[in-house]
Amino acid sequence: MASDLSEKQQSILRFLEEFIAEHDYPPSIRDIQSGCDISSTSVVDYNLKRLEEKGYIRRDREVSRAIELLNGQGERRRRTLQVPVLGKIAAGLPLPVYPDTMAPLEVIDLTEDMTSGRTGNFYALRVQGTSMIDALINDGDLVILEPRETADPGDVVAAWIVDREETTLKKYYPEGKQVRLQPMNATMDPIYEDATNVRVQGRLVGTIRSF
Amino acid sequence: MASDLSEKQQSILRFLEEFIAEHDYPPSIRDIQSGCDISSTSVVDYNLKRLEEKGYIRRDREVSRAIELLNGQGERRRRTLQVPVLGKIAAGLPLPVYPDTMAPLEVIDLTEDMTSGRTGNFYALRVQGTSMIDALINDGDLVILEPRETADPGDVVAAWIVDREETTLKKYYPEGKQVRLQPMNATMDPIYEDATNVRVQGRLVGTIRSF
DNA sequence: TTCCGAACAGAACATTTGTGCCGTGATTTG
DNA sequence: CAAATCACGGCACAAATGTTCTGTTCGGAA
Repeated sequence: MASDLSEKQQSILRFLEEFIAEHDYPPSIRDIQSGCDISSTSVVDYNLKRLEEKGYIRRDREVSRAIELLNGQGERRRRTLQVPVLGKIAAGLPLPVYPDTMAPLEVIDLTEDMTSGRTGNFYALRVQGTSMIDALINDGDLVILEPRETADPGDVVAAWIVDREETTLKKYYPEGKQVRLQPMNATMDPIYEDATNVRVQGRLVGTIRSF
Repeated sequence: MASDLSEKQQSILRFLEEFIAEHDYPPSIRDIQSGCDISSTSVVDYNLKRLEEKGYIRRDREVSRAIELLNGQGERRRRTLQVPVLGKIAAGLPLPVYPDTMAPLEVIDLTEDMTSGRTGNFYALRVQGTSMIDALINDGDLVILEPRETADPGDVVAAWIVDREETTLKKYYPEGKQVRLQPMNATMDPIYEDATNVRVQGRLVGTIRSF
């Protein structure tokens, strides 16, 4: 990529990234001029127009420092999602239903690399206990969930098993009146439950563990 | 938190977050004025000064739109680390030593929530195979590593077991001439190796799994 | 009451900053 | 070759924008 850019344009892009990383606000035309050793503001303007045409940046006209970095296909990048940590998850507890207005315990910043590029109304729960070890999820891990009451085959879901009164995290495969729940640990056998005995509470988007 | 802020200051902070999330560049004083229904630019300036004193923002004087959001303790926030994905990790392969100049296969954006606030010269590896299932790490997971050749007791390390010719991810406890390597799965027993048989190759910072 | 400081209002002022215009040289195109 | 296009340089201008200055209001302390 970036082979459709002149050397000066690449230099400007690099400068933009560095400047924004350092200051958290974009540079002015003249900042770019001196930062990239360009002789005139009009040259900077000229190349910024080319970069905008090619989908690497977006500018708001007439607004100072209004340069937004894009990914080269005209899409926004570096967007972070603020995901609220609403509580904890444990085998013996159903996922509580949290009111939208509930104040989160904590908010974590996720990048789209963590959600496979998907966006949605995610929330996070802290795993308590080792009961989900069969899902390769440990005590203290953070699970990212998308609230849902249905799931597509193959989705990893948080499901409440009614008669056992427990929450489990497994791959979801509806099979007629039954549901096959496949542990993520491939060496383990699936369990089968009657469809009426399984309540999907959310779709698992990802898990995070830090040491 | 945020109880040391007046209502107007909280309103300004919220507006700043929304504006930056939407535009990727900060608002001008007058943007804040109209966005928060404030009567005068000087009132905005006044409250921005208070916010700066209290460590919620940082401003560069005389530079337009130069407002950077801080976390309330004067620390930068929302900083993302660009972590290169340098290759893959599998039980039967030692961690290759990657030259600093090597072009990464891919770069992922991480927030500090993913690294427990630590920063460093991290890199990431994609896990191949299920051989690390005992470390609760699955095929396809991403492990974040900090290159190190020594470790403190209790660190989770990537270690090369010389005579077995395999890489393992375990908690590291030096015990005299021996090293106790404790699986992360608490139900599993540790293994003991001669210290000369264990080569620490990196410290595990975190793992990420997305579905 | 008086005093004082926090918070606000309004307007003028000085920079900062994007933009437009005119021109030049190199390269490409017909 | 002539014309068009691209990339650039220099400069002036107008708009955007942060700053400052002078007051005003209001509540609490002395």
